[in-house]
Amino acid sequence: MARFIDELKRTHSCGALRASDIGKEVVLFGWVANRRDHGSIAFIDLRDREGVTQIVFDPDASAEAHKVAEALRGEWVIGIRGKVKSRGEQFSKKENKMVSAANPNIATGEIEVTVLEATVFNKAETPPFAIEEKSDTREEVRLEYRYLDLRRAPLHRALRMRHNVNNATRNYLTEQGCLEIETPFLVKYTPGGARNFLVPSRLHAQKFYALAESPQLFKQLFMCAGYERYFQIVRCFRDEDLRIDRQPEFTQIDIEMSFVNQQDVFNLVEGLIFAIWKAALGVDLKSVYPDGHFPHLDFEESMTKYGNDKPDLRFGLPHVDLTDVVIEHGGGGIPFFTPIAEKFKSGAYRRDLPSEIVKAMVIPASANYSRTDQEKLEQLAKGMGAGGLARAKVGADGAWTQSPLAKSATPEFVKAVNAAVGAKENDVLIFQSGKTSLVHTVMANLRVIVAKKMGLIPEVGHGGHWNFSWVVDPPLFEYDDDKKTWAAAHHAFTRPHDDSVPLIESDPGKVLCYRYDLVLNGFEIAGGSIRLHDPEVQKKVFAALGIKDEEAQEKFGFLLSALKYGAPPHGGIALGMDRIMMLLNSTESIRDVIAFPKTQKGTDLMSDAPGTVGPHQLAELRIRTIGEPQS
RNA sequence: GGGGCGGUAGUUAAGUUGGUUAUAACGCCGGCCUGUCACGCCGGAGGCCGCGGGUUCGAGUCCCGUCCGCCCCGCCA
Repeated sequence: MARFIDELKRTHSCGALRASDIGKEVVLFGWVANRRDHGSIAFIDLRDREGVTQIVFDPDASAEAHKVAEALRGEWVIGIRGKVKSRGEQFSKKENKMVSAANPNIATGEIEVTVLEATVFNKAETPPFAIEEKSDTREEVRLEYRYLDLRRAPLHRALRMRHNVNNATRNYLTEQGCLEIETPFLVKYTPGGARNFLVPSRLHAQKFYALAESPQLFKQLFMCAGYERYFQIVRCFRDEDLRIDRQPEFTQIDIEMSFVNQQDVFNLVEGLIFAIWKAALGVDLKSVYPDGHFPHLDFEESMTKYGNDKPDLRFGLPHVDLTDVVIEHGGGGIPFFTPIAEKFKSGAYRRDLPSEIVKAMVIPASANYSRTDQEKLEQLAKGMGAGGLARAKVGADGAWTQSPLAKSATPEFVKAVNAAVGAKENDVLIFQSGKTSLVHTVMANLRVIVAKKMGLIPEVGHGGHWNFSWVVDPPLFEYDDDKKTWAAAHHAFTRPHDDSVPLIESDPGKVLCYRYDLVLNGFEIAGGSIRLHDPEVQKKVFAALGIKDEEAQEKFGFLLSALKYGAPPHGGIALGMDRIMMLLNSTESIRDVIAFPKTQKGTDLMSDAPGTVGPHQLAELRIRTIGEPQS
């Protein structure tokens, strides 16, 4: 029968005690966060998940406990019994007078606990880095000792907030009539879309499962089966390269609903987001969105003005498409614009399928962009695949200076461009021309880089700067310039606008659809669509995509069959839980809100996954590997 | 697959045109200290300079290769 734990039960957490508890005898368990040993008297900051309490080892109170204190070191796990005391006034030798010993920086700062009895549950080696609020230790080291990093308060806060968000999500969606139903992780591999992780089947030699990249098909089957409203907080797997907001396994809040249109989905998700923000931060988004709705942004407008479909709308700096101006001026005398103008004029490029474009952005005079800054910008652009970064400074009379463009550009072209972009004196214009997707990518990134440098991106916080937007009405098809064919921009089961249906055959590029993304501060935090449940329209879409019946059957057979047996109109959405948590916590990456994240190469530095397996396991799976394992 | 940045003590960093024994702070260990809370003071230990090769009388520093981490492009409907 151990004295502590068996007899002495924990009475309070290390974050609980207040002035009102003074005089109480308490039992605290926790980790030694810090020690300040003055020889006779010793102070320990005792930490548990709720907070920190100062405990005092005073030989006058207990000589035995004080003896224990002498040996204590950081991260030892201890239990103490003691008496809560006011910090009150204490004599300070340093200041040679009575001063308040209260610590206003911590919640328990008004009190301390004088230790009467202490036990060491476990000693600890000195950790490789300090367990502190703000760690400057590099992530590589923290990931190797993730179990120690997880002790730090920011991680505790993030994971607790995640729990609260999960809770709020389940409560809200349950209230909205959604049923949480699980779907399989081990699914059949289907080509196309994200690369799947493959899982060899032991019972079926040479066959593989795929880890589900999303429950997409299954949730649609729930609708066909009449469950009407479904949700799931679900792990998804994609074997693609990682980014600051992408991990190979990630969590989404997956939702599907029957008998709804796009606005119905928006209404539900807006309510969910409000509930999440309330639960996570105590923020009422009504103060930002009084009518409870987020603004809509047309997909095409988003691409034109910001170069992507997930713009950060906390600042301006829009792009201006100059393709028409360039065509009109036959290139404006600028050598690398001229070929584009000629290709469009000759019909080699069609204006409605712009495979190449010209875009500009104004860096305002107030940014004080030096030549060095511009050169840095050019290096960044080159790193993204740009050939270079044409730029010009606008003089008093509108003439371009400090630019190779100045010599060759015709005065009429300069005038037209200045008018198009709204250039003012000392503004710097930057240009990109070439392949549409590349121009968009480069310019979208430059827009953010310039905004950061200009300090235009406000801190998010309780006061707002949460800039949500629904990006709506994208085209159903994308033109694949290399293959000269149309491809599904999203997936082949998105419902086109009714007035677009006749265009599927005649003018696929003009077909708009009910697909939508929810964007927050430059991140896509949700995406979904109203699904195509009409077999006739579905046939037309497959035809436009050049997908033959057999191929459709092979890829989506069971869904197509299910749709034939009475499918309700339905649609849904999936919210990126990790990205939402990242934004709520204002962290740099989703790794900071995932308990055990992977590195950019998809490894786990702590467990050393992925690992090799022995010949016996491979034989059992009837798998033979080739080459040497990488590292 | 491509571009960029980084790796020096447990941690974070400095390290000059290549030149004696590679610095500092924090942490750690020991000593002193009864009111600290980034406690203070004194002393001490601690290094495969990511790894391998090369150039050189001499390499943390220059060259080549390689591994690891981060950011971006491609990729991710």
